[in-house]
Amino acid sequence: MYKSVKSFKISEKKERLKNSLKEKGLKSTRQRDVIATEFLRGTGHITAEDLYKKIGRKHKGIGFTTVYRTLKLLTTLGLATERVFADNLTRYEPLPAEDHHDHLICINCGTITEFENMKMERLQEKISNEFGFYTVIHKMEIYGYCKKCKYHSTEVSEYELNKAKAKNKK
Amino acid sequence: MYKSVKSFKISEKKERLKNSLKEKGLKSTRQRDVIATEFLRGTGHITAEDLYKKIGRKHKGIGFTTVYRTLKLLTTLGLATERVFADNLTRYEPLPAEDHHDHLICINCGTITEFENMKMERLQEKISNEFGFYTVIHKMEIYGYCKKCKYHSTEVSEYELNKAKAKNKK
DNA sequence: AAGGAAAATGAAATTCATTTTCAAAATAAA
DNA sequence: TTTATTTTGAAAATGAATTTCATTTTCCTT
Repeated sequence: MYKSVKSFKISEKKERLKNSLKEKGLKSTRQRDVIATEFLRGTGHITAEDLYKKIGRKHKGIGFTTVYRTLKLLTTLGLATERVFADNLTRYEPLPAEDHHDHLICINCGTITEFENMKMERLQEKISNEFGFYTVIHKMEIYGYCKKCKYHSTEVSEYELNKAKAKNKK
Repeated sequence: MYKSVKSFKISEKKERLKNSLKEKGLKSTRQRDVIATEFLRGTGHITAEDLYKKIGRKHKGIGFTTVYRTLKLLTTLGLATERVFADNLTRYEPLPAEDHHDHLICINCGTITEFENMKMERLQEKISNEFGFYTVIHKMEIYGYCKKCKYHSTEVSEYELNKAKAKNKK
């Protein structure tokens, strides 16, 4: 039985977390371990709320606040990054990613697809330079209908619900 | 004395607003007129809060709620569009714009510069197609330091303050 | 192991931009 | 004018994000 690449990466990242905690005089706890594990196992683009719910099903007694704070902690330590799409919810994605990437977001089913394109990167840099700009980061999101939803966008997706919700109380 | 192109456009848009209101059985009011005029005169990318303050200096007794609702109304009628950048504030921009454009945002002084690039548009569409995606809209933002701020980023900008504020209570 | 200082936890409270409510005022049609 | 409908705006509500604080846990030092 071979260890998968992914689980290798997870344990590597968890090791990194442990070291960073020690280095900063912070403590390793059961909660942090559970939260980091669940988070790193996922495909990313998850909200603190959803991660909290996901964890709640398996491990009792881990509060929302702790999930939230752990995701913030991981972000501080460079193991995660925050992203906000059009529904205005803060989502977290494990880092480091293989590479810089942008997102295709289906406005029907909410699926978030990553893509990377060097031509795009270069073009962005070129434009930035033309304006005498020094680029720190950029954000590129394409919203539309994914392959599956293109021809049958009947159901109301979770993404649309979130967006509607966000719209209703923002 | 010639009428400037811009003021011509403003009065044209105000005419359009008036017609849309009548068409929908809504009413023309002093407040709507003042708010629309101030908004259309501006360079865009303004928050409801800031437009409210700007108006407050000249015209007494127009409430924040009315400014907010008028911007929403203009958005509904296709005369404005909402944009949310990294500071998480909702900004409004007059529509229709000359063309689709993206944004360069200075993370020091907060200046928002628009740019348009056809190569970028085509590349985005190409990428979208590769994934079988049907594009509805896209969003491209480059964050960094503008020409002016590149070499002397000493002061704390309003943009940074907003972002810090946003971070502190979001 | 035991003690103790520091950090973590989590329920509850707070924050704040945004959005809604509702009573009073304004508009426009008859 | 009269009246029905819409608008206004102060105040209240909303809700995701964040902080507070009393209690619990970690982990370093004896």
